[in-house]
Amino acid sequence: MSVVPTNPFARKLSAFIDLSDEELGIVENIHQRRKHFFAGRVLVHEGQKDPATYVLVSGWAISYKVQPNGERQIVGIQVPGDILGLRSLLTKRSDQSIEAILSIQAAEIEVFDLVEAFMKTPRVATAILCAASQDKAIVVERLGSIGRRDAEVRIIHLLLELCYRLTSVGLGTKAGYACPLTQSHLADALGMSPVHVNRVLRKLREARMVTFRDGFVTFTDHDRLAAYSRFDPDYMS
Amino acid sequence: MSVVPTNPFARKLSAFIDLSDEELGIVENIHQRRKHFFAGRVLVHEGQKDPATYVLVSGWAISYKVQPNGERQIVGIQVPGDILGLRSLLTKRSDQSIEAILSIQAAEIEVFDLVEAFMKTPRVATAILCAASQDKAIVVERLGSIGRRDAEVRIIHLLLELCYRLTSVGLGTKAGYACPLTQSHLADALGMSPVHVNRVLRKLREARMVTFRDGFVTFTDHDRLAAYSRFDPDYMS
DNA sequence: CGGGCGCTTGATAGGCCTCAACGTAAGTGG
DNA sequence: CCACTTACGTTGAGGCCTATCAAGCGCCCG
Repeated sequence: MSVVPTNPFARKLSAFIDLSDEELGIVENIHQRRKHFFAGRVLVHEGQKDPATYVLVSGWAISYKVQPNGERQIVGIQVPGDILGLRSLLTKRSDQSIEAILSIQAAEIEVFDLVEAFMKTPRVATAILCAASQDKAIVVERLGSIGRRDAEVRIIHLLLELCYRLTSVGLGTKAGYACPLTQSHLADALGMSPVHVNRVLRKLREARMVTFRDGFVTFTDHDRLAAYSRFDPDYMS
Repeated sequence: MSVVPTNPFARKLSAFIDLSDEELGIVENIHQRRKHFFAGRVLVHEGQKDPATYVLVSGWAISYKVQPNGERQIVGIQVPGDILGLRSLLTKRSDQSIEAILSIQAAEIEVFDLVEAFMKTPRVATAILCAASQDKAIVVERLGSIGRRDAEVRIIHLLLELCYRLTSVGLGTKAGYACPLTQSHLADALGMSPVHVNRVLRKLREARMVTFRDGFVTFTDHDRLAAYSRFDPDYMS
């Protein structure tokens, strides 16, 4: 294995498949065209035609759908190294909106570069497909969470999942991580009301399990919490 | 456009991309090795290594995950023409179980054939990726459903979604379709209790909106129901 | 300094769950 | 051919989890 890349995207792909320096170079080339977006900016609108696809370099983003009744369901939380809007490369039309949570940097992916990378290096292609596959696994896991777990476990699992994902790109440890999400974001991601999220968070804090506050998530005892909530990160690998 | 294929898989792919006779032949070749499974048979177990991938030829199947607390979350309902366990071609390990609902016929896909088909005909490859993409869109939609809609609309949407999917492979019309699911299946798919599913179904039946009974789903007025529940099948295309 | 946003907390209500009992139909074995 | 079993569907009673409404606090920013 070569040196661990600092670039989160390369780092994430390396976790799936051990890439050579040359292959890492190709990955690097994929995101030349960096763009900057301010916090709150909507990169892609639901229903938009031919939206761009990006790799998130720094900052967080969320993808969501707005229901007819006006409520919002967050269907994905993206952290550095994640791909934004991969699906729309195929469909030519986005079925969800993507919004920057923080001020972010994103690298636009051109279909051409991607296809070329696929041709040249099947290993990189496979790694990207793995990333897409992991993406789906995360959605499926969330589906199970919302459908069959109570509010407390739902929140714990989401916080642990983010811990796992951030750690894999070097932005977190078992002790915790910086998290720009608001309680309302959690509510929209987990199918709950913001008020109830607040209550559960308070309970978790008072029970000395997790603290979600001031932009930081802090685990008192990560492993005990994982055992208590029966969290198993296997679905992501 | 050539003649509409009777084969549900070919028919489904044709809906995404208009395939030539030659390409349809290749699709046909993919599923030579037909297998038969009795109702209730579990084709793939959660955690199983190197599980097979199939195309469902006839009958229905469900994929699900069992939560630590013993409850079951159905994450996918497969009808003829759908692919079973595509993800595990990449991951080498299934993160969900797949079970036959009816006595089914399934064609095993060999990685080799698939790769070959991809090489020979990028159009077929694209169509299959579209199918995978549709699959994800369906999960995302269900996530929104469970998270942000009440029981009644949740059930209606699922029944309408199945109507749409079955119609696209020639197994249903706007009037209704044969449906082997039990009320418990609906409950496990929608994150509800079987008892509550029963009550909501009764209400829908008495309101003359949908009838779910004796293995058949019957819509009194499909379009009115779609409008009432604000169902929009766009996410599947 | 007003206003917006996020967080907090209390009171109240309701949707859905759980428990439990019973009906019905189909399959099994003697 | 009938007792027995099993699976699915139906219905009622009671209660919990979570939503909703409402009000107040602190902070940042124009």
